Formats: sequence, structure tokens, C-alpha cells
Amino acid sequence: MNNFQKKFDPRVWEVIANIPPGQVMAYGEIARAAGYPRYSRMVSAAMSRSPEPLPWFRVVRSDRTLAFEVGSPPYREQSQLLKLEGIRFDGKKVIAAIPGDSLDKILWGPRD
DNA sequence: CCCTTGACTATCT
DNA sequence: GAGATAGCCAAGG
Repeated sequence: MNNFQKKFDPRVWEVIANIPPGQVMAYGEIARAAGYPRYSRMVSAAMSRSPEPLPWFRVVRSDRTLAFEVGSPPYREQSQLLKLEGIRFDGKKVIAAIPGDSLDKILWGPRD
């Protein structure tokens, strides 16, 4: 299909729904995985208009920072949800902490 | 058709 | 590493 499938290609939502807990993906990565390189902005649009709940909080910018304004309600909510999955923050950047990743990193973080 | 917007990115200072 | 800049692409006015 040529455009973003008239509406939004469900593959985008699939990709997001399949991000494992403790792991995160960037908008561009999701777009690529769904077969739409350069559609990062469309991913954000598709996400906010998803017909059903998605693990939206596992989606971050390519530089691994959150897409919301630091300190804003949605920012705090997202960071909170991520922390509940064991994800740590290196300043404003998230540090994916999948179970199986270096235990030292999960418990102590890259710095300390 | 032109212009603006946006939960984006890559690149250059 | 932070800020500016230029691409990017669909939507809506």
C-alpha cells in the first residue's frame, strides 16, 4: 500500500504492542519495523489515536529521552511507568533494563 | 495551493 | 552536550 494505509497501518500498533517490558523503542525504529521508514511523526500520530490501549510509555525519542516536556504530567506518568518495569534513567535518558541485561546495570546503573 | 503543526531525526556548530 | 537547522510527511485551515 502506498500511503499510511488511508488511516493507520495496524502493523504500527502491533510493533508497539510487542515491545517487551523493560525495553523501549524510538518512533523511527517503530516506523521502520512496520515498513514505513521516515514515518516517525506518523507513529506519534497513530499512537495518540490508537483505538485501544498500547504500551505507549515504551516509546521514546531516538536519543532515548522522553517525548514530553520535562516535568509535565505526561512526562512524570511515563517515567513512572517505565521505572515500574525496572527501567532506570541516566539523567533524561532511559536505560532499557530487560531481565537478562547486566545485573550491575539494572541495580546500579551505568554511573553511580 | 500555501502555510502551519507535530508524542520525530540526523547533522552541524 | 545543548541549541539551531534542515529534512521529513500526513492533516487541517
